[in-house]
Amino acid sequence: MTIKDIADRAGVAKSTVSRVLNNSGYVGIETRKKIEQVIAETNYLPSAMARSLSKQESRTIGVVIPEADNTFFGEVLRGISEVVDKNNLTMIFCNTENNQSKEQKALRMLQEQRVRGLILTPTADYGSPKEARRLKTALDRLNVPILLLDRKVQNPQWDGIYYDNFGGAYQATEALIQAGHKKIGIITGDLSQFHGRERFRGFKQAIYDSGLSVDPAYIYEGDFTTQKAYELTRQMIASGNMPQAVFLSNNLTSLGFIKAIFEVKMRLGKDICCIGFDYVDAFDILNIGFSYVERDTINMGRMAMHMLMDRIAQPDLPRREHIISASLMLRGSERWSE
Amino acid sequence: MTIKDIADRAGVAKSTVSRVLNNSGYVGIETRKKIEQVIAETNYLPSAMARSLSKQESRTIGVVIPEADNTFFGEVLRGISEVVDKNNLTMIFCNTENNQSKEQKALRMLQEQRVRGLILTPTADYGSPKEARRLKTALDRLNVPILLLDRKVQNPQWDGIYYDNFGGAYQATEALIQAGHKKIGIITGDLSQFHGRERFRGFKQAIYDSGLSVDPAYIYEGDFTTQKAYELTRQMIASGNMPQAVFLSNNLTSLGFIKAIFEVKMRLGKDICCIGFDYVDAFDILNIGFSYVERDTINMGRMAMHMLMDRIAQPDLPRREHIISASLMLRGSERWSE
DNA sequence: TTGTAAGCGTTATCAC
DNA sequence: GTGATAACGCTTACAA
Repeated sequence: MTIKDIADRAGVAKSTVSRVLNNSGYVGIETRKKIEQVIAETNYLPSAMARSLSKQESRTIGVVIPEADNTFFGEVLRGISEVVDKNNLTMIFCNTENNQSKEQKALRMLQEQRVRGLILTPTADYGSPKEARRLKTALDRLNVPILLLDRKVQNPQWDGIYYDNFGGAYQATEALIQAGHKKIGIITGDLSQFHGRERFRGFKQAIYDSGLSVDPAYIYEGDFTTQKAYELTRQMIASGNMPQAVFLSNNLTSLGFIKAIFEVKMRLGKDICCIGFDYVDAFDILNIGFSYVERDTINMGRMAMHMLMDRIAQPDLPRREHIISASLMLRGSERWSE
Repeated sequence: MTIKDIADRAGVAKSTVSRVLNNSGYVGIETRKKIEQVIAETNYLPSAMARSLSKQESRTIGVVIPEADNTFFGEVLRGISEVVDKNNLTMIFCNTENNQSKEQKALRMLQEQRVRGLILTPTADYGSPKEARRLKTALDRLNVPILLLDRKVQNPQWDGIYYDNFGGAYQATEALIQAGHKKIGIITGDLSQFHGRERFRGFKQAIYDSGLSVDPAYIYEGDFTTQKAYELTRQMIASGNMPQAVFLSNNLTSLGFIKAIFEVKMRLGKDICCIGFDYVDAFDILNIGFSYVERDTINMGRMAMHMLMDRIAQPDLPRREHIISASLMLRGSERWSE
């Protein structure tokens, strides 16, 4: 079924059909009726490809994510998707599995598809200048509006939406201090990643600002995985020099920490206190009163898409960054229970 | 940048450039060199739209999923995505949020995009003939190879890949029987959904086959949510007539069950036994020896994509259904601990 | 109010 | 070996 077929069956020219399809220009009431009838009968839908080619504009946006099987990105994806189809756009999805060459390949593909814009969470930290340059080159070639999501690169020239990692960690740490703790520790995330560093920085700043000082003995360098956090917590216990309270740098870190703590029958709020970054559904369900820094992930996806659309509509806007502030959910694990 | 620009810069005709792009037909060694050089210099990439239009074939496949923020589908998505880009295809992604009208809209969009094939998990059970007909109509219109994933509809005419829900539940229940339990209960899933019914059926069959009989008092009709499972378990406890062991119909059901059990300080393997359907990462981490029916989800995505590609390559193949058998992970919760 | 025809960026079929 | 040229399915001046 093509527009030509419709035109023939309705006994008119292609251009007339096109006019009713696009509600553009004048079409006689009778002709319109006839054409609409034929379209309905045949279930004709115009080819988006042909349309884009002719109009020289695409209604497709690319979404490149590093971990499709991570709940965080699943929720972001849901938010993006919601706005995408509210605006009758089409989403091309790529999962890079945190692999730079897959990322490069995805970007080439999106260029071939002539996407209208792109939401991207880069594969890893582009800390090294060489890698950063490589990404920049690929994105410049793409030459469309781009929005960075959740992971910042050095001196980005693109719009971005991020969580306030510094602020979230700062608030959490501050809450621990206000709860009266003096010996406060941290299991950091991967410090080669931007948000890992930011959270660590927030932690330290809160300590300094309170007049306490950061004790190196209480700093455990993790990597955002459950396993590593578990091992570090065991070391912490074995060291015989436990902090009173610990800041946990992400949800997986929280899991590893709790696992190790529970194994030796330590009790939250009795033997040790903590605050984590991000919600862990299981803790809630198991009635562990676990305090954490909360983020509204689905909404992050929605906002991301809106920012991208703004940029598409107004390419000359100054660069924008949106920092979503995190909020604290205190459920008890941050302080000694009476 | 278009093929024309490349042709001009290389001092040849478009058709010659096209030949080197596609490695088709003869091209003089010198001419080829020159053209390749221009392409490299300009970072030219041909338009996929124009290409598809001209070739009359698309390299795009549609993926329609009901819950992007559900880990299960996140993992499936990862598997699909892996095969998609190994084959240089493009994936258009839609999230229906279990909403039939969003699903219909997504299918129309995919038709406009002239996708080459489609992987679909329908929004809900199309139990009612009217709804089933509506889906069939939309899919027939699409007129491309289709693969149903995880959720079966009545008398499907399409290929499908599903888990062996019946078998998984059967095995789990059998394990409870072999552990010596006589009073065996179930919290079912949503029985209006196919897999809910299948799991229930597997449970009942295992009981019959063992010579026991299903006691209606031990059948709790849930809906696959944590909340409902929690409430039912509380009822179960309050009833004063607890079964010895319970089969839990999905991961959320397991969470609700465990929450209720733990609240009243019942101990797994001491006061009550159980087996769940699907892994719950938190249980593992908290060292609850939780037994469950395991599924390899990422691989399901990979297999789905392979089946779709087979179908695209050979449209006349007889209809195929792939049932992935589940396996049992016994970690202790299924039997009384010594 | 409608039809004709050129053009969007490719590929494919011819001649040369 | 290479270059015109006609598709592919649509939109959009412009003419009628």
